[in-house]
Amino acid sequence: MVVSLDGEQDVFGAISHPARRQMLDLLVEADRSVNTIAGHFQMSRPAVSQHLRILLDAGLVTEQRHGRERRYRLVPQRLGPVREWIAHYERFWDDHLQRLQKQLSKRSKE
Amino acid sequence: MVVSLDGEQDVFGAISHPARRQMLDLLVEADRSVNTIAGHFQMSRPAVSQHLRILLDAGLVTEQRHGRERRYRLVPQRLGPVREWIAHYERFWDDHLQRLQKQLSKRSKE
DNA sequence: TTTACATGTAAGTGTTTGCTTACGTATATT
DNA sequence: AATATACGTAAGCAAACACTTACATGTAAA
Repeated sequence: MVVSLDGEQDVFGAISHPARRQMLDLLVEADRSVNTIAGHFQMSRPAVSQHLRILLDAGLVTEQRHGRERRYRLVPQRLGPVREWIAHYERFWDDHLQRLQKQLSKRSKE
Repeated sequence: MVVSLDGEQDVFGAISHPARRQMLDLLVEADRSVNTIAGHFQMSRPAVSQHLRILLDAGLVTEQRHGRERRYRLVPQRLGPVREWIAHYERFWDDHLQRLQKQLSKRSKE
């Protein structure tokens, strides 16, 4: 993972670890506390905290304090850079081609 | 970057480095030799080779030998895992919401 | 007001990255 | 045949990663 100059915001680096992607996936369903999240992993709780910190630094999640627990919340808009980058390749997707093909075949039938 | 058990195929790790993303972007336009690619970067040519090796291991590019040069070719389908993962979040995109809103306002006008 | 709980942070460690320079190898050119 | 070109690979190294255990802090419960 390449740390950017401000030491933050590296979304691509943040999602490069499968555990962190899985954490984001968990947070799609609902905000969750660290312990709840940690329950889904085998690594130690501090390790989970550290991963969450990376997600936080990347802006992919936010923290809410609720009493003595902290709930993490997904910030899906921060996945924008990934989505935009991948969109450059849209013309290559199979279903895009299929859509084109369908349109073409439809046109040829008309 | 987390190396999978077979030591390969880690697409998310492969695209986590900005230089590697830029290399893929270059290869969208055309197949290119290592030197051509290296011309776009400040790092040494061997460093570029090493990045290309990572892309190759991830299946994101292929090699073609042409005389004494090797041309690298994009394999865009291998970006599928990224696209699929990001698609899980589609409901959160602004334009998705905008599309929904448009539909709703259209419906309310009818 | 002790005690338990939820969590972050520090320190330590082995492993992996990302880069460099030096060198090896195959193909073209002269 | 000798040389130049286009690469890959090896070795070395500083920095970053990913994890662990131990500890600090703040809040809730007894």
